[in-house]
Amino acid sequence: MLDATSSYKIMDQRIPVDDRTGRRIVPETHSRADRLATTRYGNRPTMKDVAARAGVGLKTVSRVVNGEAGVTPETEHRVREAIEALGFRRNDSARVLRKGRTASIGLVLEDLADPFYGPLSRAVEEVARANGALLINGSSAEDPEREQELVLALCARRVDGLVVIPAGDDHRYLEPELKAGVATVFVDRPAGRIDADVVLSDNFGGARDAVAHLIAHGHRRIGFIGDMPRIHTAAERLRGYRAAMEDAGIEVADAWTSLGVTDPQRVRRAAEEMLSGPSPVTAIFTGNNRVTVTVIRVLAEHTRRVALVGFDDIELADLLQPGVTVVAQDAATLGRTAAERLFRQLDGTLLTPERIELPTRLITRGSGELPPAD
Amino acid sequence: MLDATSSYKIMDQRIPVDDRTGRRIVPETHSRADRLATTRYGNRPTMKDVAARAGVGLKTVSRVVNGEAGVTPETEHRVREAIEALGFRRNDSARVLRKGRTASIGLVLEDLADPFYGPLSRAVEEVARANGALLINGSSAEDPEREQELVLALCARRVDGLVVIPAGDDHRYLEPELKAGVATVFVDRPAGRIDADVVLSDNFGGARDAVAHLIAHGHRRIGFIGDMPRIHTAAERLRGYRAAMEDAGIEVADAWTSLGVTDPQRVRRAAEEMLSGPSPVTAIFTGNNRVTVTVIRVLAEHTRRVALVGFDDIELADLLQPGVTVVAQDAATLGRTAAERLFRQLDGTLLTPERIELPTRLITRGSGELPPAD
DNA sequence: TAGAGCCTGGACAACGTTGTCAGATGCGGG
DNA sequence: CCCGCATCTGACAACGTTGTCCAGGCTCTA
Repeated sequence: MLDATSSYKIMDQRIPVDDRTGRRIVPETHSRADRLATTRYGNRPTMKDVAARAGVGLKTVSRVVNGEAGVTPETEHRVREAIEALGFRRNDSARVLRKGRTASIGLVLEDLADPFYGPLSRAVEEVARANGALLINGSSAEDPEREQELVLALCARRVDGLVVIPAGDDHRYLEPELKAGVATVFVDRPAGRIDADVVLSDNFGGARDAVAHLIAHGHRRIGFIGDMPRIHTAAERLRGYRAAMEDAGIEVADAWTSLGVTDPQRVRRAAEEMLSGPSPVTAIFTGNNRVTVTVIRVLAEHTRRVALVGFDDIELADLLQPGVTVVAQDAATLGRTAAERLFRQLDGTLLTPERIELPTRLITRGSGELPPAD
Repeated sequence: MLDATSSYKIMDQRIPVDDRTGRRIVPETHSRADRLATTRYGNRPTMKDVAARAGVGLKTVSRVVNGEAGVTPETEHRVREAIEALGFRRNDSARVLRKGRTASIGLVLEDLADPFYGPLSRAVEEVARANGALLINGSSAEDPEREQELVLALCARRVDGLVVIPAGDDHRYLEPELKAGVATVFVDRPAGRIDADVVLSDNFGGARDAVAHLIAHGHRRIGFIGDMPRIHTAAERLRGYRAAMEDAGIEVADAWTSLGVTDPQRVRRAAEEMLSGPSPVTAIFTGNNRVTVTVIRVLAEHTRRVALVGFDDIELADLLQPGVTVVAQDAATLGRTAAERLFRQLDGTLLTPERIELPTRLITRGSGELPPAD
């Protein structure tokens, strides 16, 4: 019975959609209630069903499905018909169990919605796709515990590899996984207490260049608003800021640096404070794209011209008045490099963990070239 | 031997990190060559190994791992020690095979890097997380074949559900999957030739409002630059544009609409054409965020003031001169609603496919309120 | 002290696939 | 006509987990 009603072709689209007469054979839709009533989860057709219907052995179906040699065209045809008729789809879970590889990689980042991670994710996805793998991804929300939880869940799924933008600084929990052969690459920030591939931007150099740029334009009282120094990138950028100041022989006043603020409200207040008081800053260096955006808003409300250089590029930065000078990192290259290394690990081509540092680029657009408004 | 060197605690972090004496027991790092030499993929410890080491039966280990009742505290302790010592991690592939549910859902969208999809993905992820599921996602790059390929790959992994932003317009290939109980929700664009849940923005209404807004400010020659009408959202927005024009009794000149252009180069040319010639437009309605950004660039180069309303909000739109008036859709709500419906389908709470349309919001910031520069 | 009942633990099958290996079939040549 | 060989096919075990079911030991009560 089921055979009779489900014998239409599905997978190859050769359905003769005759709007006048075809209806009985090919119902356009099924109500969900129908579906649930007729099929409980798990009674999908299996290779066994296909084999029975085609009148062949189990292994023959497997051969057809996997394009292995040794099947007569005629037999293959019968099998394919059965597959189409039943709507069979290979169960990759079972396949994985048998074969050992899942053809999927995990990507753990901080926040899927952050524009910085969009291009990075896509780059990782593209490389994965080129290598026939799917991408499973999740956000840690900057929480080390959640990062670990996520990573271990991915390992339980037996992803072949992991691209991790770490939130925590101790990754020894990954030791058993690394030993078991899970390829792993850390991106954007280094791994903690573990020897693994790392792909980073030159946060220190980029920050130092940015601040040096401001100094070259005559600024001496330069503020820095950045994330918690617990985060490696934030710490490096802070270090770059300090290095540039020290190189110029400028002593940094406490009031000029604000660390760990991250929500717009507090960034706003931090900026306001730097801009007021007895010796207000004449320029601000912002530690990431979110901070930059907020500070742009604050500065827009001020009449006094304050110079600004931001870490990370932001869209439309060139159209603002003045254009926003930034230190841009190449998120796509970061992701692509990491993913490529991952697959080279899986190839066995890559044996020694390395630390790769990608250069940043100072893009001058106006805001960083404003003279001090003393 | 192996036992002796690997008996440190891993999973519960209770490692006595004694920097002076602890080193011999807990090696900080292993070279990857070591790992590959000693362990080929697949020889991870299994429950059987854990059982053998703890001197208990297989099922007892399973009970401990899954927190089932019926295990003496003392036995449980022995099992946990064995788990930690071996670095055992349950293989979810095997689990899935047995249980039938994978606790993962698939998200197919157009482009992970598009800022519109960032908040949407995150919303889906959050709901998934709240329901204990992982998110597998991929980009279709607006290619129907690739969409299908991706969706079917996800089905082969036996995801419990799918959130799809469709690229194609025929989804009958999903029939067997729906019958098999794969929960499915389409977002942003409707499903084709199949009866399924759909969550959309009110593209028609939003576009009509946008254009009516321009008309209310005195414009009559209004241009529209949008995506291929093959894409549902683009078609709806075009329809909204035309409806508003018709309501105002304005006949739309051919030269005013440009469809299917998508790369910056061609959008730029299309905009230039509208702005020149005998009867240039005095306002432009742009059909999506990418087009809007390009058109902003073009307009910035022109001296004549041209009004602009864009579909989709863009970051920093308020800081440009003038601020960019947009029709904003709520990507996060779109994603959240879809994901929530998905899990309600899985619950069995939800039986009838529905089409949900979310309102859009006109945000006036200046560019849409410019008078015609006739 | 015996019996009933409960609690813990373990043997075994099953999930759907793939690898191994041996059996069946057909063909051509001696 | 039969044998050998090549080609095609299928039975079976295994992957690592969980559900079922039963055995054995314990406690408690009569």
